[in-house]
Amino acid sequence: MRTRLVRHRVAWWCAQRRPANIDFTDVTDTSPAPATDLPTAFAPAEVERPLYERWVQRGYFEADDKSDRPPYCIVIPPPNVTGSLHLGHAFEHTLIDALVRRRRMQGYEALWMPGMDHAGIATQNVVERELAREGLSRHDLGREAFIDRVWQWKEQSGGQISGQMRRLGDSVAWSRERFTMDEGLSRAVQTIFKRLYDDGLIYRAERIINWCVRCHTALSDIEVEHTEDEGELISIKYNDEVVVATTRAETMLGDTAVAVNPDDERYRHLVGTEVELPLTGRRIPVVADPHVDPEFGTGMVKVTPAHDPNDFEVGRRHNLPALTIMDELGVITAHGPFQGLDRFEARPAVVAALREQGRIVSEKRPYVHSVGHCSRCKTVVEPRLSLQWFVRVGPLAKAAGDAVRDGRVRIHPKDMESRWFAWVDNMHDWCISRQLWWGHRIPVWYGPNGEVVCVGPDDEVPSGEGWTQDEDVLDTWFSSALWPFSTLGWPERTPAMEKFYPNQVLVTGYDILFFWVARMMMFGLYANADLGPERAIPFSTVALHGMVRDARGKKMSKSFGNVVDPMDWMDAYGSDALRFTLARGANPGTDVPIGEDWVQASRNFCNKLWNATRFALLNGARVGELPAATELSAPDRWILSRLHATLAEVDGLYEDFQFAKLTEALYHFTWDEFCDWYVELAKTPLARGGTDAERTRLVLGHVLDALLRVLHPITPFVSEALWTTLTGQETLVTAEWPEPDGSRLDAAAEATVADLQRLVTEVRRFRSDQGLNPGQRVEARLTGLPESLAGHEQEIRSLVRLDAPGEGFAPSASLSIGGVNVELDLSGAIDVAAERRRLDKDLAGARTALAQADAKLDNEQFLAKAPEQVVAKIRDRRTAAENEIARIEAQLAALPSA
RNA sequence: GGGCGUAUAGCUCAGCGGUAGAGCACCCGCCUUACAAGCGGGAGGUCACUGGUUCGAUCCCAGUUGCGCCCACCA
Repeated sequence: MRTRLVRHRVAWWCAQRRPANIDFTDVTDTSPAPATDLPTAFAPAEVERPLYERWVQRGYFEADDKSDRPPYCIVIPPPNVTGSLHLGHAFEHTLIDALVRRRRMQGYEALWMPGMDHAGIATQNVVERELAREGLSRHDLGREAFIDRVWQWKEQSGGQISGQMRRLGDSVAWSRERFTMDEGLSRAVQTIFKRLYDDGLIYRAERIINWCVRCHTALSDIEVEHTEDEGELISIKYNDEVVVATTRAETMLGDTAVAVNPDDERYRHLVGTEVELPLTGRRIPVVADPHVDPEFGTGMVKVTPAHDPNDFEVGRRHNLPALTIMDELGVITAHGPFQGLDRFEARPAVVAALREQGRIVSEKRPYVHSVGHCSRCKTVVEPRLSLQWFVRVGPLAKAAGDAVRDGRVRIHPKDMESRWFAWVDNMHDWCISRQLWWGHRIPVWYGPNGEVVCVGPDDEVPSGEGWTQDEDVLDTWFSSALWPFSTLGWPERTPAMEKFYPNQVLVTGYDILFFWVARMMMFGLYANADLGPERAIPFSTVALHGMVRDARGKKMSKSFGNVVDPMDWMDAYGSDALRFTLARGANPGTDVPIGEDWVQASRNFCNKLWNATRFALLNGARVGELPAATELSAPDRWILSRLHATLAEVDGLYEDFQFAKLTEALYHFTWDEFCDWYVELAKTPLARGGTDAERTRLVLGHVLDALLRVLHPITPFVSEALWTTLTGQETLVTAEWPEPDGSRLDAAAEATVADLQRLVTEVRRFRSDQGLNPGQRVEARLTGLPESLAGHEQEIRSLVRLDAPGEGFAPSASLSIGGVNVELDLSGAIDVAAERRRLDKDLAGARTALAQADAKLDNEQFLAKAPEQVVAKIRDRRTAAENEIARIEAQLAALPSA
């Protein structure tokens, strides 16, 4: 039903539609030939692609290392080459692009450094999955062939990603594009590895690390996601006195001690004795260790040094052997009946065996505890003893904390700083070796006996007899940590380094503050220490944004089925609409809900802008010298005042990355002020012709010129298309940013237009209440116009379709608005009841306001303690309420009796 | 277990010690010399709850409840 109605309406409208080319010659006597080649609706698809290609061809996005302009450099958070960009990327790119485009317009040497991340484990997993579909594993191919295969994947994924970036309009310097596995970046990785190693900040050690039995590799602490999972806490009786509890029963096969708290009176006599470990026949000691909490469970803990980080420490303190009972796949290796079982098969098997011996004292009870999962594949992580490479983060993390503490680096929004300090000040050493194939091979060579013989960049390594390179690769974040300077040529002192390091801003999601930002800070400060503390920082500001969510605020996820491909929305509504929507939702550091409706609304905005410009061009708007303020009308001065106030507001908001607010301010100015009022007001002087029309054309041109400039960072395509048409100039990309001009602010004009708006709105409301169609002309007499509005009677009449009184004018209704009397000839009875209802309601409201104001002004404490400004404000409010009451009463009095 | 955040219109969110705001959705009217992707006019909120501070609290403070997030080597 509804659909049918809509369709009907559209068909009806199309049939009625008048031709696009309107002949204005009869009303615009002195206008130049109007540019009428803009279609009536904005068609993004036709505009965007050619514009982007032209921008790239002309090199507008490239940056010059040697220019005198101040630098403004943002490095792209390199997208993983695991597929394609999602809405979150589109969001991030919109923000970065807006910042960079604005600075470019402001005359900075602006560089948005593009590139991608090899994303070791993520990409390897993707390609392994592909292989699995062909029934192959990476081992079937072998290391070399597998890596070739990943490179093929990288080419494909990378191509797709850069295509998407072009669609988005990203103004990146393509000639500088980098990849984390480029030769130069690999060299940077090897160089810093060597330096850290030589400084004792990288070491190799046997430790308990997080092991993913599916990805087959070690993980760092932050690559583990903890979830509250339901498990079973089981109490096992070793003998009459010794009872321990565990959620991982299978690990008891590797126990090498039982621990109690040294202060625990109950068990003091047991310390130093041995108990028999069930199922194994091994005898293990009872040790005293402060790690044990006497309050928890029985106050006795089983100690499995090879499979639990705490137990490992206990074992170290008591010289206990570490018995590994599980292999890299999570399969039990301990001799006996459990050998060959997966860890999750072994667990119930062990419990069953224990129960058979009557060793289970408390039956399994549900127990919710925190379980670590691999952030890549969600497999439960297994703590595992193994030999790995680590970064000793102590001094590096301290430096990263200090840089923020002493203000060299600003984190925005500021409340994210507490998170920063909490993490940076409590960081554990970083496990950087990964048992993967895709990534930077660890630049360490071992001699025949496994001793380290050489560390360093490939090309500096002398070949030695029987030397072999470490098989493992580095954590992918190790190379990302160098991104702000490896992309600029580090370790060479390149002109690009000189010009663009430190970067001005880093824009990224708060979710990778630790993964990436902290590591960039650590390595940036370390690698560039020679530049001095002020210049060693990788960037002076970190601007954190939130996550894109669906229209209901839910996280987007494949399993939930609410993931949106940004390409779909760009196809449907255009890149500008998507960008505008994303910017409009971007409150600093908070998540951004986005729904298709909102993109539609942004598309409508772009179309509004398009049509406003089209109107201006049809009426001969042009950019030229504005007449002096004294030559301008009040509406002219008003819109210029509003324009420059908006420009100033936007500038201020950019400094704080307040994209949502600045976008909102632009939306409001464009639509509610410029289109709804100024354009409508302009029709009168344009129709009048002569100098009035000429003046109006210049104001229209001036406002649009500035408006399109200031919108360009957010909506580059539509603004470029319109602005080049308006001005005849080459491009907006490198045009000047519109500076706010304080001398254009004009309180008097703003007050005049506010009066005019109030008058117009009131008349419109009357007309609407009386059921008059908006287009229907009515004769009316206006009297008592204040001086400021006296010259604008024609505009007012035009806005509310009031004709001058003609022959036989017989007013049947009269309005009194702010001293202005409007007598209308409705040529018929008016709906007195409807009007009275409306006026009564308004009157009640006004009386309430008056009473409230009076109550305040009667309150002595209020008068004594409230600031003067507030009191004055209440007095004004009181006066306004009084005037309002007078106005309504006058109208009520003028109402004919029913 | 520790820390942080949040609660405002049907939805998503701004805001703020001095009469509650936006977008979308909704209702009424409409081709009105740019735009029906539009125009005009409306309706809609005890600003989570309870106390406190204040002349005045949606805003500040404390507590309660709900939701969300981050960190954590609780067997």
